[in-house]
Amino acid sequence: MSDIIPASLRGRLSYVLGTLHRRALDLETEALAPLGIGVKQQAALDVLVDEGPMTQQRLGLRLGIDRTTIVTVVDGLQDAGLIERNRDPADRRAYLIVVTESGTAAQRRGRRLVRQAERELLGALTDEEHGTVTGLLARAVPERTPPDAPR
Amino acid sequence: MSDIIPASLRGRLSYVLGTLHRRALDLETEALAPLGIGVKQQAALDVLVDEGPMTQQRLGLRLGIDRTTIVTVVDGLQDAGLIERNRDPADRRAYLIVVTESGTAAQRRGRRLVRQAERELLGALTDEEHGTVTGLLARAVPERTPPDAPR
DNA sequence: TATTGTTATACTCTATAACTATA
DNA sequence: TATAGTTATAGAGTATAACAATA
Repeated sequence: MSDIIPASLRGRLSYVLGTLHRRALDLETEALAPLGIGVKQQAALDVLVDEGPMTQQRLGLRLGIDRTTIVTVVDGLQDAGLIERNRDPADRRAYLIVVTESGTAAQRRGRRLVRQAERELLGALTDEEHGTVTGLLARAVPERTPPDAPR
Repeated sequence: MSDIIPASLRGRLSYVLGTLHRRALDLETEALAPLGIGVKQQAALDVLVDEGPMTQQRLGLRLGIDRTTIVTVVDGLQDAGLIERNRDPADRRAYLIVVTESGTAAQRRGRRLVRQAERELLGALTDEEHGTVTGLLARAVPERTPPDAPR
């Protein structure tokens, strides 16, 4: 049984952002399924390819993900053969996460698939509007991750 | 320890939407705290004031909230004296949720507080940009709640 | 037999606490 | 003593299953 969305909620940012966020996660997750990775894992690959090898904890910090949560993310990437955990010679407590060759290929493919999912998410908008909304939202996000920022 | 957000994530919709959604919830929750109600409860008041008394289940459907979850939302409103549960004479299984006088006052005040929180959320944007992004996002949200739509 | 409201339960996601191995 | 990674555990949020009252 479907239902028209209440007018008062269509203007409420927490509601609209929540709805679109959930839908974005669904669409991107579905898009990435062929690669066997999730949204957070694609994000991890993106950061690693952009910025080079780093420790698990640093990666988590870059993604705004707790160090206990990043473990599973990296586990999945390792199981899929997309990254390797190399002991850091300078600090044998830490791993350096290194993207493998197939990891690099997966990152490129995943990036494309995510972009398609995003186009679908904003399918009701023109390409120009898509760019406008993405740009404005990016500007609204704080420059830096809050010091305590979990998730 | 703060950290600049990775460029690859600033353009990723699931990331940007998620970040802003969490922040919107935090700001709106804080803004509504003086009223002793949460974001979902303000949304419930909005719908009830706009559309008049309805059953709990119908209210949940309007909000995209499961009928087992709406119970707590309505409980809170009732405890705060903002709504009353009246048995529906036409169907004694159901309640008609009716907004009280102080509920109507709270709704008006809450609506104002939420708008302030939204302005703060998009503080980096001009008023015009604020309107643009809100309008575009509202258009990107599906017209109707999906038939199965939980949450 | 089906439906409204309710409770108990389970599941997902993520953080806190505690452990190990290094530093 | 402090830190990287890990595991076990707990908490928030929300769904599924089952029940009483009513249709």
